[in-house]
Amino acid sequence: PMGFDAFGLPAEEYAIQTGIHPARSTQDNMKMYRVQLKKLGFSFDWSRSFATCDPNYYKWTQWIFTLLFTHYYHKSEEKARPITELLQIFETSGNGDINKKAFHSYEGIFSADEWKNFSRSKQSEILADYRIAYRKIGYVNWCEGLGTVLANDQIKDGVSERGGHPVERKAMTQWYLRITAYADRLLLGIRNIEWSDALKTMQANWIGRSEGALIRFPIEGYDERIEVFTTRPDTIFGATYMVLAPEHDLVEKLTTADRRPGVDEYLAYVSSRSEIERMADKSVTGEFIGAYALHPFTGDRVPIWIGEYVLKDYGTGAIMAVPSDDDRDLAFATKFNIPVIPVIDKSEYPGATLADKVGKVINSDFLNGLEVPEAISRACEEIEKRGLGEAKVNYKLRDANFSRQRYWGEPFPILFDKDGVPEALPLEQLPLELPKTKDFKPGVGGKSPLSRLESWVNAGDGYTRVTDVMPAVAGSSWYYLRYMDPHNDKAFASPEAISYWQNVDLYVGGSEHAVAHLLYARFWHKFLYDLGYVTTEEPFKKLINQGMIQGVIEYMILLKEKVDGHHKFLCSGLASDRGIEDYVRIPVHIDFVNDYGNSDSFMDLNSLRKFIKWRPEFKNAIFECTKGVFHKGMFSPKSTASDSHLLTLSEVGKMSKRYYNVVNPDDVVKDYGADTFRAYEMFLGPLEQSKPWDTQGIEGVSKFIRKFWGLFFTGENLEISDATPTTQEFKILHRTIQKVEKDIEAFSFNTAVSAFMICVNDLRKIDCHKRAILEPLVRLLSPFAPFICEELWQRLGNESSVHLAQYPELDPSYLVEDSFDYPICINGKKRHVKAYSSGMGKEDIMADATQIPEIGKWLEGKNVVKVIVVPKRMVNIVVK
RNA sequence: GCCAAAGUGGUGGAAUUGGUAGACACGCUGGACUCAAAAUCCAGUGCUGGCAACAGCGUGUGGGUUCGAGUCCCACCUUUGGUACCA
Repeated sequence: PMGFDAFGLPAEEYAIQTGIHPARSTQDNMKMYRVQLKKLGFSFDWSRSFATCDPNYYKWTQWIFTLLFTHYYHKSEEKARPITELLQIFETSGNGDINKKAFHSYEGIFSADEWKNFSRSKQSEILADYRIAYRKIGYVNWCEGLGTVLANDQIKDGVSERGGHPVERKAMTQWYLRITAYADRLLLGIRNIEWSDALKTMQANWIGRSEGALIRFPIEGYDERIEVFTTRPDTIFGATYMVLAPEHDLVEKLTTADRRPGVDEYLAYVSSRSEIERMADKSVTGEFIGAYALHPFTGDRVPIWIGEYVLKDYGTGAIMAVPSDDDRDLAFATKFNIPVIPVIDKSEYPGATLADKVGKVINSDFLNGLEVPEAISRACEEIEKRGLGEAKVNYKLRDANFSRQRYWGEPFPILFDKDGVPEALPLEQLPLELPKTKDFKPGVGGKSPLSRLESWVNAGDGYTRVTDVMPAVAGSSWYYLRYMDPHNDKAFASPEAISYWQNVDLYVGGSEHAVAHLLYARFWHKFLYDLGYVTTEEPFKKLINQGMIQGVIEYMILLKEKVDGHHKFLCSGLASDRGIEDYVRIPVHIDFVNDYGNSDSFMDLNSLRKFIKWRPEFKNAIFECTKGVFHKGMFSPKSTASDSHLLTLSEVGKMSKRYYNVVNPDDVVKDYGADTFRAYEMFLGPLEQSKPWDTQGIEGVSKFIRKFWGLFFTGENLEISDATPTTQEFKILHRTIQKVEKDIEAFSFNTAVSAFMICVNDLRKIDCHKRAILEPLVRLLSPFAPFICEELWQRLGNESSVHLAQYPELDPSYLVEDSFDYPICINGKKRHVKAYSSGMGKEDIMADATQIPEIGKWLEGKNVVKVIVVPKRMVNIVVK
C-alpha cells in the first residue's frame, strides 16, 4: 500500500498509453510500456508514484476517512467524539441560546475564553453554521491552504524537477488532517515505545511543543486585536514593534493610505519570491503599514510592520517583537532604526546568548528584579488577570494537507450538497472507485484531472464530488492492520484478528519515514483506539531503522586549459560506458566564486565544494559541464597530481538510476547464489548502518558456504558418521548456538555469520562429520542460508522442511570451562598470560600471580601496592 | 545555525557494555600442489626499532576520572543524516 516508484514513471502516463489499471497489470506490460514511453520522450510532473490501487483495500481507507470526518476532538475528554452528538446538543439548546451544556461540549473546538471573546455576531454565525460543522471541526477539515500545482496559465517561478515545467504555489480549498489534535498524546506516547532515541527525538522535535502565552494587543482606532504567541511573556515591556506575516488577514485593513504604495510593493516582492529564494537569501526585509497597536501594559503606541520572517502558519502569524532579546527582532530593529529597550540583565550569566532564558528582569514595572523563569509565570498570571490573553501551549506540528491534485489515489468518499455542506458516503456505498478515463491532464487552474470529468463532478441531485484524491500516506497509515485480516470484506479487520495480533511487534524501515509516515500512522492508530477499533495505543512496538546499501558515485574532472589566468575544467559524472548525455542537461559555465548558484549540472554543487576543499588551488577555476562522454578507461588511470589533466572524485551515496551505480542483486545471485548473497548482506556490517556495496568481500562468505557443504561430503558422496561426538565437538556446537541466539535477538547478524565461520573452521580442523553436530547446525544456519540448508536437510534423510524443524536448544553444561587464561597485567598493561582453574579462589590467584617468574622483572625494585583479581577477566598488579 | 548519529589496521568491521584492542572476513606477502594458470591448502600480516627474545607507540585531537578507558566526563575537530527565520 505504500506508494511506489514504478520504473520512475507516473501511473497517469502509464494509463494514458495503456488504458490498463497499473495495479492489475503485469510486470511485462509495465516493461513494455516503459520502453514505449521513453521513446515518446515524456516528462512528468504531477505524480511519481502509484497510490493504492486495489479497491478492496482502499474501501477501508475511505471508511476510516469517513470516521475521521464524522468525529471531533473533545478537549476535556481528550478523545474522539461523534460530531452528531455535538449537533444534537445544539439543536436541543434552541436557536442561538447558548446554554451551559452546549457550551461545555463546544469546548472541544473553542475554549470557553475563546468563545467569550468572539463577538456576539460571530457566536450566532457559528451557531447558525452548525450544519456545516463537519467542514470545520472534524479530524479532517475542508479549508484553504497552499498547494503546489502545475502552472498552466502563466510561468511564475520555479520549475519541476522532472520535466522542467513551471509550477506554482496556489491557495486552494483542500482537505487537511487535523493531526494537531493529537499533538500532546503523540508526544507522550513516545515514552512507551521501543524506538531509537534518535528517532524519538526527531518526532518530539517535529511535534515541537512550546509553552508560552497568547496575548491580544489592542489596535489604535480599531475594535480588532492582534493576537500573538510568545514563549517569552516576561519580555513584554521590551516589545517596541509588532510584525505581521505578509499574508496576515489584518494587513489589508490596517494599512494606512500613505503607506499603501510601499506596502503593495512589498507584498508584490514577497509573493514573487519562491520558497527556494527565501531559503537561500535570508536578508532582513519588511515594511511599516502605518497602524499602531497599543501596549497592553503601558498603553504606548507600538508600530505595526509586516515582514517575511514572520510565518503565517506558525503560532498566530503575528509577533510582538522584542529586539533586546531575540536575534531576528534585533536584526530587524537595527535595519529599520526601531528603538531597543533592554529588559533582561544577563550580567550574572557570562556567555549566555540572547535566546537563553536566564537573567534578571529590568525596565519592566511589576516584573523588575525577578529571574526569568519566575517572571514568565508572573507575566502569564498578570496577563490572564487583566484579560489580555492566557497561557498557551503551541506546537510546531501543523495539520497535514491531505489533498493531491492528481489522478491516482483514493477518491474522497464525500459528497457536497447544493449548499456546500459535505456528507460522508455510508459504508455500503464504498469503495468509491476512480472513474476510468483517458484524459489525465491537469484541470483548469491547477485542479486535478478528475475535475475534467463532468460525470464525476456531478453526482446527481445537486450533489458534487471532490476532485482531489488522497495522498500515499493515507493507505500507509493503517496497512499493517489490514495484514492481520487481509481478505475480510465485512470489516477492515475482525475484532478477533485485531485482539489476537494487536500491533506490530517489530517494524523495520528506513529513517526517511521518521517524521511523516510514522507520525501519521501513530495518529490514525490512536484515533482508531479511541473509537475502540484497535486494542493498543501505539501501532509499532519496536522499530529499527535499517541502513541503506549505498553505491559509489564517481565524478571526473578534466583540466582543460587556462583562460585569463583561471584554470578551466570540464566536469562530468560517470560510472559506466553508457555515458552521461542524458544527465547533463544544460551546459553551464560556473565561475565558482561569483556564480555558483546556477548550477544545473550532473556534478552538483556539493561535489564541487568538496573538490575545492580538496584542491584549494583551484578556488578560482572555471568549471564547464559538458555533454561529452567520459569513460573510465579513457584517460590514464587515477592520477591526482596537478600536472595531470584528469582528476577523479568519488563519493558514497544512494544507489539510483540517475547515477548509474545500481548493482543488480540478480547478477550477484547468478554469480554466487542466493544464500551467499543473503549471508553477505548480513555480514557487511550492522543492520542500522548504511554502507556502500562492495563485492570484494563476498569471496569470504562464498568460501564459508562451500566449506560448510564440505563438512557433509567427500567428493560427491555424502559422508556422515553416527558416532557420538566428543565433548569438544559439543562445545563448538553449543558455543555457536549460544552466540547466534544472542546475536539474533540483538539484530547483530554480522557477528552471527562470523560465529558460523568460526564454528565451521573449528569443525574442519578436527575433521568432524558427525550427524549429532551437523544436523543441529543445519537447522541453526537455515535462516541465514535457507536454500543450502534445505538441501542438506533433505540429503540427511529428513522428510519435512528444515524451516519447520525444531530449533536447536542450548545445553549450557557443554560451555563450562575448567580453567581460564588470565592476562596478568602490571599497572593495567598486559605482560603475561597464565591459566588458573575455575575453582581457584581470588586469594590464591593473587598469591600465585605475584610469584610468576616472568613477572619478576616488572616487580624488581618496586612495591606491590595492590593486586586486583576480576574472576574470569584479568589480574592487575599495581606497583609503585 | 539547530537536532541526531558516528570517527578503531591498507579495507568492511569485532570487542562479553569499564577488564587481553583489532574477532571474523577482504586485501597483501611468502610457501605447498601444478608443465602452467585457476581453484584449494598452509604460514605471516596494527605501526616503529631489532636477526631474535623483546621493547616502545597505538581506537579523530587535547585534557580529566579510574588499579585499568575504544567504552565514562569536559572542550574541540571531522564526517554523515535530518531540519530550517518555529516567535
